[in-house]
Amino acid sequence: MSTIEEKIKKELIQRFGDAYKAFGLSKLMGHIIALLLFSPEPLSLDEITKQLGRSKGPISQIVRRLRDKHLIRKAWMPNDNRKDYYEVEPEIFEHAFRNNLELIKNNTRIAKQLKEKIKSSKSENLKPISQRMIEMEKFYLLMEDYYNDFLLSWAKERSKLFS
Amino acid sequence: MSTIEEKIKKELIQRFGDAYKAFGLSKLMGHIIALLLFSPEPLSLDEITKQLGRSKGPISQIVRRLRDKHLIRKAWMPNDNRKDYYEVEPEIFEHAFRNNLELIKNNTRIAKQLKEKIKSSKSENLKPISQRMIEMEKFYLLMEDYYNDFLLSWAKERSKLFS
DNA sequence: TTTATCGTTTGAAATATTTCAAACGAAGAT
DNA sequence: ATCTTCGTTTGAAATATTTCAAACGATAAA
Repeated sequence: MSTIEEKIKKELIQRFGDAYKAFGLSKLMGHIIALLLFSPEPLSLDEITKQLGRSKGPISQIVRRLRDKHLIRKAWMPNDNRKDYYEVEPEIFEHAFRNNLELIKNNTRIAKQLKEKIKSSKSENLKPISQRMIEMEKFYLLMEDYYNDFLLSWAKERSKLFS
Repeated sequence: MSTIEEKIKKELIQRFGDAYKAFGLSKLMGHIIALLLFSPEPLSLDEITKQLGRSKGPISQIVRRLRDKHLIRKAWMPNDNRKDYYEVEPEIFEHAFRNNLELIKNNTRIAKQLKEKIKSSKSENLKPISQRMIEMEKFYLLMEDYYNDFLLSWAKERSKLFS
């Protein structure tokens, strides 16, 4: 690999690590995603391990979590029946977005549940916070709408991109 | 405070702590926000300290960060010139959302910058990742649009709510 | 069947983060 | 002017998280 390519790879790994951390995820997650994005071919656990200079333990665990989040998937490799090979999901950004949507839905849930509990408590003192919970629920419900609209819109945009 | 009110306060604090952590922020941040949301009156640092059972150090630091993020603000208290009193920003949810928008913008920036670097490297090997960066930039640019539309829409919805 | 290699699990070590207690400077109260 | 009390800062202690190395079970290769 040329020096310039090497440099770009390093920067990609670095920036994705920071970005993932900023979203409250493991930095190593970002590193693995970046590495797989960069690689034209799927990579085995050993290759990821070697390229990132980490040991097998954490790589194995984080790869599982990335799979659970639908950000990467196993790739079938005809030449090698032993190792598992991984690649990024084709719709990785959409999946990342959907994971975020789950957090939003959780906020909606919190607001709704607290709102109900306050209501059934019939306490006058809780009037202000009740008002806040109503506002919060409305906010995140509207947000869910926009998230869903975005997904529809992106599906169109993306299909244009790949035609 | 009645038992039921106490219980609701505790639950609010608990859930907000978890939610903040899920977004990659400090759990204590969520606790303070919940406490201030719950309280009809602004609270002093000492009161926050006492109610959350923590010492002054971390409370002071986190309160500063919350202020930087525009999630809380100082409230003027005519009876007490000594202490600082805090309350949640009236538009706290919108501000939290804007903080998130900054993360999105950062993702757009990453994609754009890497895209440019790959382009100027003129490397054929980097074609696939270049394609990915183009897709990524489009994705997050579209997302920015939706975020901005949402803000406009929420402004309307909120003004309806408070009329 | 035996051997070798894979991915996972696990307990310990290293690291990062959170929390506290004490010290400090600033500013209102006396 | 002196005394309190406030919020902040800071270094150490406690806690949480990340990371590693070794052991293990499973499965392909010999």
